Amino acid sequence: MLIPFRALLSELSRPHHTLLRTQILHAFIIKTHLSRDPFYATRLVRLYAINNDLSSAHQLFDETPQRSIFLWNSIIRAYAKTHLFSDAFALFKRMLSLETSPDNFTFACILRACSEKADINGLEIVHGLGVVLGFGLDSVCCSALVSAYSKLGHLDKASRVFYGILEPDLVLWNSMISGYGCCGNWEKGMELFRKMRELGKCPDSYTVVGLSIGLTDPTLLRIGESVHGFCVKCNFGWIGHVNSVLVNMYSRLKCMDSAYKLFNSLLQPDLVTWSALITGFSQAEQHNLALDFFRKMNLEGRKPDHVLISSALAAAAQTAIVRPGCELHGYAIRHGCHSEVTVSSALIDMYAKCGYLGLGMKLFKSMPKKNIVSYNSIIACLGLYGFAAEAFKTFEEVLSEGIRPDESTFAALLGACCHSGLVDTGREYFRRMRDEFGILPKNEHYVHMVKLIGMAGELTEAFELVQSLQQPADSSIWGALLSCCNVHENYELAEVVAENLFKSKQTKNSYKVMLSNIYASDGRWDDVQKLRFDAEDLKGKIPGIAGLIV
DNA sequence: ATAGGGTTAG
Repeated sequence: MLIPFRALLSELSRPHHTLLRTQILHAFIIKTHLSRDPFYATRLVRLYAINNDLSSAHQLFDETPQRSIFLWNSIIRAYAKTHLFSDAFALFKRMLSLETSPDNFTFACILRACSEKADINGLEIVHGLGVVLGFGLDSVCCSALVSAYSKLGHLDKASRVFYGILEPDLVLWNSMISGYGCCGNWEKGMELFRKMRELGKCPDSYTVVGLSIGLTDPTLLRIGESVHGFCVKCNFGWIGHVNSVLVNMYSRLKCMDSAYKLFNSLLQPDLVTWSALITGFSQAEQHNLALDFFRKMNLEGRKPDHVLISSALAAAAQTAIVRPGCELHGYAIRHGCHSEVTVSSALIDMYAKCGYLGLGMKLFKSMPKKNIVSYNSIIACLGLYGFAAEAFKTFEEVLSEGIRPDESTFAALLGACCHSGLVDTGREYFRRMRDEFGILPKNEHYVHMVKLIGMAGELTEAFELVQSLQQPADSSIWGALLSCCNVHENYELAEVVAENLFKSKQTKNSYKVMLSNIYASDGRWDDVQKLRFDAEDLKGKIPGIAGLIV
């Protein structure tokens, strides 16, 4: 039987098909002998990849005699997307030895794979190869390079690529802006944003997403609001991910009022937006509200996925009461996602934070497949309980399993050192993180290091560490240093720290809160008065402020 | 004639 040619073509161009439909289409194509045509093979490879049937995709690839560059790229992308990096790289190498040479899109796929497996060496090698093959100034290749370098924290290399391009296209601008964003350098991102508009480039929704991810500090609320305003002005509200990104931004900026207001204005918030709101409430210490919203979502008939269940579990963990978490555990089992790695890791974390480290350990041991996320949660929990030695042992296990530790692993290890006051061990892990594993320290790591060094009484050293940062330190780092000054009653340094902060152009309300805490504990009420921040204005934006107003 | 793909969120 032959189905009409046009019908087949239109079926193939539909973006989604179930696996069964894909197989039926495949069968038809074999019958019509069209499967030897790389065009049809490419379509099918894509459909198989969407349905996670990579072996069928690969088989089809092998059986296609004439492989176009499209076909090569599709199969490489399919492997990279599923994080089967070694297969993707093997194909790339095979390609280099054959007559079909890679194009800019091939490079984009491979570069992204390098950044996702946190392989800076591989990234540099592929970069070099790309330049040799003539893609050094290609915008597709360069935007992939810019994002890959910035995701691994190498802003210098990313910007070198970016500024080497005379007339960047929109995607390239966006890549650099979000690159600055994900490295926490929001000021540079804003500067670029202004420059791009001066040049008459019209920003799109990716641009504002890139801008907003850099806003992580509550002192930057005003800037966040202006980003939101820009979205409204440009009418980006109908673009799905923009709303979830903004809810997430307000949550990070500790302004749950605005997050909720925005959420509430949406007709049909998607799962990501629900989860951004729930996580936001939980991180703003409103754990019960977070759990209420999880229930509300269920009542509205929305079906939470495993990420959402994990967010709810994180909220349950914060309550430090085991019952809600237990209920969620049952819920996860009923919905068949308790063995999802994100869920089991969240469960481990929840049980441990609610006082049942044993239960968490048991769960961990029973996990059939452990990945770095599950290891990270168990290491963090051991550290939290003061079992530093066990945390370190688990880290050795990670290494012997051949799993690559990530930045959270080291944050957990440094946290373990903090809890047990192991200054030298902490320094050693900090060093190994960079030298051995090529992971550049982020805010979180500096917070731990500052705490570790500062709490040991080495206030000057901690101060020097903060000053030596390439990026402007955010308030969590300064906060850590201020609390160390507080503990060691070094009010002189506390004021120097504060002064340094006030020199920066940002609004500094949260810094004032910290400083006034210190003044207050010293009984210097006049100085508290002198700070003269508008307490009412801060209500609900900075946790802990309510206590200070009273 | 058609086709792949670079920047984004929980």
